[in-house]
Amino acid sequence: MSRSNPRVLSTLERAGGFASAQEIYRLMQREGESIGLTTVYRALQSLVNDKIVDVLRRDDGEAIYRLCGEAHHHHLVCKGCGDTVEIEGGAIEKWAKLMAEEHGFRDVGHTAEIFGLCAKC
Amino acid sequence: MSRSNPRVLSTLERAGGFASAQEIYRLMQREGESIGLTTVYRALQSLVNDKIVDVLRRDDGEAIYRLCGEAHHHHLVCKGCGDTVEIEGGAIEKWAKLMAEEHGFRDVGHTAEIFGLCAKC
DNA sequence: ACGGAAATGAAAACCATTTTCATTTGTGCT
DNA sequence: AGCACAAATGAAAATGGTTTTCATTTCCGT
Repeated sequence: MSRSNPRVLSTLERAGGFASAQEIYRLMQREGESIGLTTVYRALQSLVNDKIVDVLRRDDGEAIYRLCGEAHHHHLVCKGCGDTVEIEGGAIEKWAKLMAEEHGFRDVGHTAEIFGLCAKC
Repeated sequence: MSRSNPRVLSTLERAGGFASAQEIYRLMQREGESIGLTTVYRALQSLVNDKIVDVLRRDDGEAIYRLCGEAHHHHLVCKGCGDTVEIEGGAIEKWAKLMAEEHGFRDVGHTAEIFGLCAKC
């Protein structure tokens, strides 16, 4: 039953452990790999089932897959040029955990992004 | 330009201040209101622009709209029942400001959400 | 009443994702 | 090797939420 295609997994890794199904598909195409979009989706679902990757939602509703255990980071995005900086969020992790405890939530994840204008814009 | 249709807003209120565009549309239909789906979407977009409602994403990718208090806050959302708690994010404000300074960003805003399973689920 | 701008909604377009189904590939068995 | 059957594959179609198009209607100011 394990449809966890190793090529898909390795592409996700190469993408920085963070990408959408369509992005992975396009990346593999560009690299000359022969694979169908359907297979990419199935492989990703399988990886999610096996808890090898996490799935989140982007603001536009597209699903993004992330390698589990990957030290996760947050983004600082420039509204002007779209430039993105990956940042640490130790404070966020603590805050999320605290808030979850306070309200009796378990199994929590979180998202956090900062956006503004970078020095150049 | 304000397309914030008051009927849509009041339906969202009646729905508990928390519903998807499709749900609002179906609700209005059931109540005999004459309105098009397109108009519901446009009204919701407008309300989001005017910062009268917040938009989040359900796990299935559907957008859900939620009346929002005027004070800046964050959300703790239950993946099971969709229950939402508004929480304070003092730590986040500081973190965002610090990160922005460190990377020379100005005019920054941020988003942060925590999701998990509530005590009941 | 007249004219232009804004609002409306039906239908079509969009796009990520899922399903269907016919075909190919892999595996175990003799 | 040959065979049978399960699993994997992917093209194409279906799905479903959201957005766009565009012709029509409603509003407002003059």
